Amino acid sequence: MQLPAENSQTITSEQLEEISFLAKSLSDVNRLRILLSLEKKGKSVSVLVEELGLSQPLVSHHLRELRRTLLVSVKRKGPFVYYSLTDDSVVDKISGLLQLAEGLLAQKKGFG
Amino acid sequence: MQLPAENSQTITSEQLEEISFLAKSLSDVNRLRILLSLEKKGKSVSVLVEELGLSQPLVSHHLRELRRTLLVSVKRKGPFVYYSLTDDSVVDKISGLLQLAEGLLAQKKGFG
DNA sequence: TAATCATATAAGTATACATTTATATAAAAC
DNA sequence: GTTTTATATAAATGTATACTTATATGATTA
Repeated sequence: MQLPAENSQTITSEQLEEISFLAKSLSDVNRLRILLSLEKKGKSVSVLVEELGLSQPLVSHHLRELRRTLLVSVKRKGPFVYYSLTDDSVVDKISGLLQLAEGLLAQKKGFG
Repeated sequence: MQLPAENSQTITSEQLEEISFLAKSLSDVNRLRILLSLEKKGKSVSVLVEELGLSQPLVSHHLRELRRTLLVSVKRKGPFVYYSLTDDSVVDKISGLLQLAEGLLAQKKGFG
């Protein structure tokens, strides 16, 4: 496989996989809601279930996905399992994506 | 530049859809390759096909998806159809995701 | 121990999507 | 016009995944 020499910052195919893996994790509304809900403060599964109005197995399912991508970390406390953001900067990335999306939409409206 | 937490509040469900829509578009390796290949300079479909080593229908399919999310813009020039990034900042967002992914992986390695 | 609470997993279903092969459209050349 | 080139779409297929319902695991309390 030959890459164009002009590409200044060569991204390996392994890195491409990492990006797509992470993006896929951010591509579900319920997972985004979970991540944003975990901003600043870790929460137990039951609290997330209550706050988001989702079924407990569905929340657990998405938390499992978020664990796979390392976006959340787990810590057991007695009968409760607390989830928290592994890296708070994920919220900034999400905000960045929103900013981009809104920009694209505004641009579309502007040019009809 | 670090802003107070007030700006990250109140994301509407419509905005959540926009974010997930965009993230889904970034969740495929071949689409990422197309976007990165379009950095700085628009390219025709056939050039993308050649550069990426993908089938022409597959490239067209992914370009269609990227059009749906407004990430690429189209311009016909005779028999050729040129695609270009609607907003160059998408490359920065991709880099940001890579940075996050690598950070998460490094953190995992560090803590076993 | 049993009973209860908190969470995880299994099984089943339905939908979405990446890819291939085949064909259609659209513009240029002949 | 016909043929060739460039791109788009259709059809078919396999796989992934979001969700629900049901059940299992694990910790706490009686």
